[in-house]
Amino acid sequence: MIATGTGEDARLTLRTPASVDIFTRILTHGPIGRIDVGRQTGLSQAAVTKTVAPLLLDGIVAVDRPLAGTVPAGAAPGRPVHPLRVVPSARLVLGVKVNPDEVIGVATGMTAGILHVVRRPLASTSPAAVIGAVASVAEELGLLLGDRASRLIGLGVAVSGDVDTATGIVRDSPLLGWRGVPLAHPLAARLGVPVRVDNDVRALTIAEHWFGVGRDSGSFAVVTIGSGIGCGLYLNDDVVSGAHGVAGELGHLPLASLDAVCVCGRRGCVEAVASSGAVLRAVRAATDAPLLTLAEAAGLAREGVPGAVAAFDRAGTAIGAALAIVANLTGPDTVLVAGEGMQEFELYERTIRTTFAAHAFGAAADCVLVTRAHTFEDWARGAAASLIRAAVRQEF
Amino acid sequence: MIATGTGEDARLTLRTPASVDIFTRILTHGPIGRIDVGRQTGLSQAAVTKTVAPLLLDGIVAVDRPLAGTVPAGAAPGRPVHPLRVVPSARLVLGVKVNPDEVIGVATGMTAGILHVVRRPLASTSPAAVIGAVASVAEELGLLLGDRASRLIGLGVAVSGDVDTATGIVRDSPLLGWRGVPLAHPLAARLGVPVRVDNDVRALTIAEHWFGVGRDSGSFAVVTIGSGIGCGLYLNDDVVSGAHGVAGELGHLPLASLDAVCVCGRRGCVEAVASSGAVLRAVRAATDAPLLTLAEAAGLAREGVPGAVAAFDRAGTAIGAALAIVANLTGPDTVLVAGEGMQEFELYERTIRTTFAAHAFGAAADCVLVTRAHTFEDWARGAAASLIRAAVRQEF
DNA sequence: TCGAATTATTTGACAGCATCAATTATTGCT
DNA sequence: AGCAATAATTGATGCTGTCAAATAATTCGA
Repeated sequence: MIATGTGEDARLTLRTPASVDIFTRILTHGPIGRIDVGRQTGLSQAAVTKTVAPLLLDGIVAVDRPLAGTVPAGAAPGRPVHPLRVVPSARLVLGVKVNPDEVIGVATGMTAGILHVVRRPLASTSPAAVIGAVASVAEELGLLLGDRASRLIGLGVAVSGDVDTATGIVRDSPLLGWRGVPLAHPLAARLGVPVRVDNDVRALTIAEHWFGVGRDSGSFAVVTIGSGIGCGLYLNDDVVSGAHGVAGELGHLPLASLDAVCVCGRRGCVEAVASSGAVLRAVRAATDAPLLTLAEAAGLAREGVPGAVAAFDRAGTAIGAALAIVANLTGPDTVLVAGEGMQEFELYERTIRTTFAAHAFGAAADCVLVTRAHTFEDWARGAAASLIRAAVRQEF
Repeated sequence: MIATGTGEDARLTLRTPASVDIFTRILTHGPIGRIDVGRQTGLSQAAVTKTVAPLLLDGIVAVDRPLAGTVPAGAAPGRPVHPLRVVPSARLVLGVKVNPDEVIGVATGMTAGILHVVRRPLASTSPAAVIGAVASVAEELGLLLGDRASRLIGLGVAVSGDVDTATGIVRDSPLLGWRGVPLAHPLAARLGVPVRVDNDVRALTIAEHWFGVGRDSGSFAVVTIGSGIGCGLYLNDDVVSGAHGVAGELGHLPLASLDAVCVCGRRGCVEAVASSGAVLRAVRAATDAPLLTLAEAAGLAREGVPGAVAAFDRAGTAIGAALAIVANLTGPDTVLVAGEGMQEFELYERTIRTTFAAHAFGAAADCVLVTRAHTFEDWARGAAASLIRAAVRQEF
């Protein structure tokens, strides 16, 4: 149990679809005036006023001081906007990312801003061990929150693989060696808060769409480059889950002229060339240097060591081709290329953009590529975002 | 002008989103009882009764004779279901597909069943010539319909390329050599009915999702194999249009170990190996036979001529890989592989399935592949389906 | 300093729509 | 014929979003 007290009044109540839309708009696009909320949701101003009233009472939405006079010259006359925004600390959320060797948890507010971080190494990936670690991380975060834990609305858990968010069961996770492991129920029973389990890339995509670069995009993709390579899609204003729980498998597509054999046993996979491990191996092989980290390999490439430069170029080419596939097939307006803990994007970026441009067809070439380094905590933040979205959409 | 009479009462009026859902359910899944409609739309039975009442009066929905007694043994007791269905002939629709050398038009009912077909060769692809040909085909179809033309709800036009359906402007169509050609307005002005212009593959995808194999799928893809190779996506119960008007570009992805140079100048494109033209060229080159048609090339392959067999196998491999990309990335439960006028699927099919299985990752392998031959008229039927969908969804 | 113009927000009457629960309809089985 | 079971209808009810008018808060000019 985390929330020893009531915890009941932490629930978000947004009865109608319209109020969900209104609240979502304020959450993701606030501070914002009521008229703009109405325009952007297709509802009347009156509906906004009436929906927001109880939320103001609850304290989850606040009105900023009208910014009169602050806009100095040539400002339009008239009553100034009373900007609405969601109060981040009005509700709290936990997000936990499960890695094979470690569990990382964060506590965040309503806008997925990180308040606390707790990490715990994992000796085994057995369901019992993982559930224990996740629960203990959550409980520690609960202690860190103190009194505020009564405002907790739930726990999001991000796991790699095929996850059924509706039942909270991990159907298949090759990375953890799991098949059909129920995760949400045992955790919810132990912690006493709603638990949502989601695929890690999907969760990250939700975070970026609601709180990151995808905020104004109705058609958005996230490509993650790390030890594996994945892809999350947000199309038609909804996250793509795949009929069988998985979508966005990008690392093992049969791509052009990639000769390296992948861990999956096939040739031509992007992961076999562009995953952090693959780049590291390629640089090691080409330079005979006893490298330990990717940062060291990047150092060699920056110095211009040919083998290292070639390895990064090959990776960039593969990534660029993969991005072109995503853009051509799904037509997003924005693609975020994110790598965990990577400061090495400048080494890839030119190659990525060149290859992408060479393979993007027609209007797909108009797609904006955004590259960004990620921290490990961002995955846990994604888990929190997935729970926030579920809570806002009244899915539990 | 097609509808010389009123034509006004041909409009579909479905005031609320709920009634749109109810009507759509009856249209795509009828004959169906009221209770099932309620269950499947998440609405109450009462809502179904009340929504359907005016539609019965209008005549666009009919009640089949209750099938009492027809279910002989062990049938559940109780009042029998009064199955609802949409009356196909209650409204009529025109669909026209624009090819570079020909315009094909069909007249259909509400369920996109083809009533008449009109073809007209095209001497030029200039906008004026195409608009003239489309209009004349539509007018001829109007004459074929006679009195019934007053029940016409509109004209759908399917064009290859980047189409803005909201404005009816063809933004970019390499095949026709068009850029920014307004198509809907001039046609609507001349014909006096609503006109909807859509991308051809997208239109076909709508037809298959509403009236074909995708009916029970919320996550569905269509891959078209013909002179070009395309892909349409229906995810999260909505057709994917792409932020810039195009999605589903599949023919020019950089795929593994395809050496042939494509018309687009790149290597590795599926189209360079698997389009009907590419197969034909490959068989010609390998056998020195003076082949004219793909059917003749298929004949050689069936006889076991090595070069011909190899060409079809290479095409099947490329198609299978392309399907795996679609399945891995978007996770549909069903993919329809459709080729225009092709009876040669048996030659590819084994290779397609083998390659697909080899590259489909995890749950994506559960995706059901359906292969089917297409006629040229099916494209025009797709155009009609796109208009039907727009009309039902009250988009004009 | 005042008032006109302008824009934002609130208010209350109103209408539409879906639900609920009770009623009616129609069958199979005994 | 009567009972059990399922389907469809009906009318009262309540909620919710819209509309149009009123109110609020500002800038600008006289």
